[in-house]
Amino acid sequence: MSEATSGTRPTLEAVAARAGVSRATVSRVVNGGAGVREALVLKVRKAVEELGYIPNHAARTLVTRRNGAVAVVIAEPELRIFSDPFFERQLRGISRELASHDAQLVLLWVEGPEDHERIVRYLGGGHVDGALAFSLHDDDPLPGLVRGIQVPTVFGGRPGWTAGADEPATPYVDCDNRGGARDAVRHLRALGRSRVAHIAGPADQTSALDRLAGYRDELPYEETALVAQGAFTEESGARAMTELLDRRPDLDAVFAANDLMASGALRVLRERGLRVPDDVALVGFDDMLPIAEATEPPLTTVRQDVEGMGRLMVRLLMRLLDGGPGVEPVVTPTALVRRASA
Amino acid sequence: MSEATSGTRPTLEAVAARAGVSRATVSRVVNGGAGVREALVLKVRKAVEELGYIPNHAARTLVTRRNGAVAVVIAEPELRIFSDPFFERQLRGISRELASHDAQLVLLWVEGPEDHERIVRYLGGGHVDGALAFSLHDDDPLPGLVRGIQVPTVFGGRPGWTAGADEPATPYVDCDNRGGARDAVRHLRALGRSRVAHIAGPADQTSALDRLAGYRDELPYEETALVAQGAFTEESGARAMTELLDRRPDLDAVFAANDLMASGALRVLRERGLRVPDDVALVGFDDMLPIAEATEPPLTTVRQDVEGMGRLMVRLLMRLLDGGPGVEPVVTPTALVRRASA
DNA sequence: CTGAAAGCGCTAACAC
DNA sequence: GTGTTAGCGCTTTCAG
Repeated sequence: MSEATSGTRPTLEAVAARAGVSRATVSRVVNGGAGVREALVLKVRKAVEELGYIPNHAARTLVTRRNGAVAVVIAEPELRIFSDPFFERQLRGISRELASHDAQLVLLWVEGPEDHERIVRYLGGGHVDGALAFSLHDDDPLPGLVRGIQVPTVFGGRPGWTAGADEPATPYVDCDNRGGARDAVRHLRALGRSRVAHIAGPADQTSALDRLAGYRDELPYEETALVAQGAFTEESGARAMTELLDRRPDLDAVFAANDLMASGALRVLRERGLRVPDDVALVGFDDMLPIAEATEPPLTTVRQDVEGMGRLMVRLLMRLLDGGPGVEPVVTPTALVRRASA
Repeated sequence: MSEATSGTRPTLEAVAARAGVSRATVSRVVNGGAGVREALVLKVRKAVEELGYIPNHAARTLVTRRNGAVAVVIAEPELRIFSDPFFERQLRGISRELASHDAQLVLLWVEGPEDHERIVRYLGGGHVDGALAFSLHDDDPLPGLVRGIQVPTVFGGRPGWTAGADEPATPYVDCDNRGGARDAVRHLRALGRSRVAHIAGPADQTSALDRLAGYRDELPYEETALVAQGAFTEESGARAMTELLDRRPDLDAVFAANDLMASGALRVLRERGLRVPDDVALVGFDDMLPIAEATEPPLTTVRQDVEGMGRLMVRLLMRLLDGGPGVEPVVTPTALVRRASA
């Protein structure tokens, strides 16, 4: 492939010498070659090829203050989600978009407080141009840390805090949780259901709160009592469903804040001999495919474009990095996907 | 926290000025402070604190030629496995061990040939000190690429190629697939089973081949015909089981090359009305928990310490980076886990 | 034990 | 167009 002079790697200098030009010219060619005579470009390219030259990253970063890498900060809780199609898809969107911007993805995996110092040092040390973080729990110390350092960051999911009046708005990407929830409930009511229950997600996550709010938007206040607390897991969905049934045996519809809980609810419904959707109509949220399509009956649910949201996070960050001020949060639309459960 | 002089970040120079010492001294303190008078150390530490100084990574790398980051190269096929607890656990082991070495994990996610150039440029550009790669398929071009660049690399899983006579041995970490398979078959025979079938994994993966070899080790040649080809998926396990049953309705034991295929096989066995383990004893491989314990009956299987293997990969790489030559492959032991299926 | 000085490899003004 | 010249922020001999 090249005279991989196995010792030290060739530098710009070496290429310049070989091509018989100055370092500056080589640098120009390597960086696009704009404004360099064609003949020289060719000569330099040839030298680069022959020497197997690859620009030294650190040196370049030192002067440009850019390093073409973006950190994705994930905290332990999200990691559980690794096996979760949800996170994988978001990460995939991020990775793809990053690649198209020729940027690298650095995974910062935070397992506990003992990792914080390392993370801060890393983010602050200029290893990356920016960061992508997820704001799952209100009490997660991470967002605060990231804000402490002055590193451009875009969040996945609406953060639970509100920026101070003087601070710029926190850029984030989230789907329209509230609107999606409204659609779900409206759909259920359009089906003629009048006792619509809700299985809510954890109260410290904005996505859960927003979905709950959407549910309430669509119902007269007194019906709102039909809410049971879940934790976004299959198991918790089953428990919540049991509780709901005990409280209101005559309920005829359920909107679960995610598909996992919906599938748990479905299990209980079946065990109790209730038919879905005939006796109880059921709508989930996420359209997490392996789950939503595999249940019996398949779930009617609210789809969010997870991969697209990942890509969007990157685009937002890039805009932020290009000094573009006024980067506003982005809320992506959801879509009701009708299957058999409602 | 500090006088985060919001403009540019403080440099070594600034700290030196504030502490009234030279840059060299600050550098020494920042890097451990060996051989610096206690009083000065304190002064410098104070200045660092007050200024919120964080060393510039690029500058440091430029001179030390080390950057405290390690790339994990994963190709698309492995990514499927992301939703697979297996890969997550390995990655977790890697991440943990890396953290304990104060190194960062850079995720290189290769989706196709179009990414190769970028990867090579990245690995060659000195962004990372070394790389961790997985050698799943024989025809995967990635290992070759990685070898092309001169970047220290440790593989997960025994690579399918053999190093040239002059080349140093390829360092890798793998579990004792062959030995584990032997244990599985021996266990089945100890149970008195005499017609032991095998559901093999893809022929282009060394783990599958090694397990197949282990199976053959334990059986007289003529019984060896009881092998059906699978693809490490639940579905393929079911298909293979069907085929096996058609060929030898009287088989009394099955060793599947992984738990996923074992669960597929189990499904078919049950559908055919065969009792496990009474009629057919079944052993899997991996001890992938969510699967192995959830089946009915739970799977007897061969456990490998996936997280430990991840950690080991990092340790091996670190030794490689420390210039230690003669880094040999590591094969970790497996253990038969008895549950109810055999 | 501490400081001065010389780069690491590259880019970006600024001349020519 | 192309070359010259300063650094980017840090570590590391080498003197003192």
